[in-house]
Amino acid sequence: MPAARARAGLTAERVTDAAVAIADAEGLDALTLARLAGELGVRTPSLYHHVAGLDGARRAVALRGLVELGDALRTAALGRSGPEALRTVAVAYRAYARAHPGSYAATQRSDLTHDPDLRAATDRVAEVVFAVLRHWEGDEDALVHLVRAVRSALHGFVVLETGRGFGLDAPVDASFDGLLALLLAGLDARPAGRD
Amino acid sequence: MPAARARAGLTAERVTDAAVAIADAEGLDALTLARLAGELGVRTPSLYHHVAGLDGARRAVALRGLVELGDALRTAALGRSGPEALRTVAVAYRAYARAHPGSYAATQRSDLTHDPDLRAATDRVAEVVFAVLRHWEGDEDALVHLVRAVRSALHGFVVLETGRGFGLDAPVDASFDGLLALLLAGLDARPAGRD
DNA sequence: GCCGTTGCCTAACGCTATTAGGCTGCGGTC
DNA sequence: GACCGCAGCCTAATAGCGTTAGGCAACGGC
Repeated sequence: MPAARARAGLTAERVTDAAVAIADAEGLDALTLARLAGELGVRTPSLYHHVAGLDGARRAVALRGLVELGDALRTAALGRSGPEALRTVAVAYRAYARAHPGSYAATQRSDLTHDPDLRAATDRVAEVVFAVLRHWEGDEDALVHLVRAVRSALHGFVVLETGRGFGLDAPVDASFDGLLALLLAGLDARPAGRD
Repeated sequence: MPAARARAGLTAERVTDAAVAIADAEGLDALTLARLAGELGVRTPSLYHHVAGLDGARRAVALRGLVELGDALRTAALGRSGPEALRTVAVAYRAYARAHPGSYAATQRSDLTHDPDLRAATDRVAEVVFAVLRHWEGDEDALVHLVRAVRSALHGFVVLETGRGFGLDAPVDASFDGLLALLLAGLDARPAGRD
């Protein structure tokens, strides 16, 4: 046994890397401590020195996902505003979910009420949507509802898409364009439109 | 031991009843065979005579959920059309998901490609949305995209709502009204609007 | 009143996560 | 340059899950 007792040199970051890779490649349900340990060439209990059990691993995936999603949305929104900004941000949102389905699922499952890091990362994501939609709604109280509506639409779409929820085989790209067109048309011509 | 070997008188329907009750009360993840058996006063393996394991139990919950959801939407759409129909159907959709969160979650998770019953029940649900949205879009190919957009918005909203995804404590009812207003405004003033 | 079918049981297996406790290699200290 | 403490990985053990195999007993049709 050459490397029977050798150190694997794990770190919290390397464990998270592997966890993200598994979740994105095989789905969040496939992220298991046994699977993770096998991937890292280590026994299951050894993981507990780097992450707080299975929940900790999922939380790490969720946190990284939120940070990356936030970065992607911020980049997409750079130098744009109004309809163009909404369109690019929405496209980036969907692109991230498609590229990282497991991470995206993790961001939704974990309850962030008791974790300041997760909460901060979530706020950073929300901030982008708030900023983009302020173009249509100046009142902050009303803006919350607008953000929830747009977020619902985007989230629902990517959940259905990544979960094979769209039964018919009509092109999904066209459906996403249709969703964006619907949202943009609705934003421009809302009943209580103010500007 | 009075009832040590007595028969519990289970049927597939009674097992499904209990499964639905657990899933709706404690979440779909709480639906476990051990929990289900305990609820029915029976040992775990006994369930296999009535449902095909855990997957079978989940499938049963999903099927009932889809049927009930379809019925609720059909009832809501009765005698209405256009904006009024969309509004009532959407309200019924959300009401069902709130009243039966576990069943609703089950309808989304199970992959219905290999199950004709599930597929039929899904089609019955979709049929309602198709019928309602035909008021705005006559072309059947384009209609698919519209259905997907509206379904995404509704699904996303109830997923976020039932999963405590809305962080801020702004009233959720108002957000739902806002979503409906946005969708209705978008439908009436779409870029490629025909009528 | 008998008998086969059906329903429920116990036993066992393999898979999870998790905790406790031991060994060992690495890095800072004298 | 030797030592020693800490940290990383291990084995062992426990408890929970789902699933399959095989036995026994109660019910319904003849």
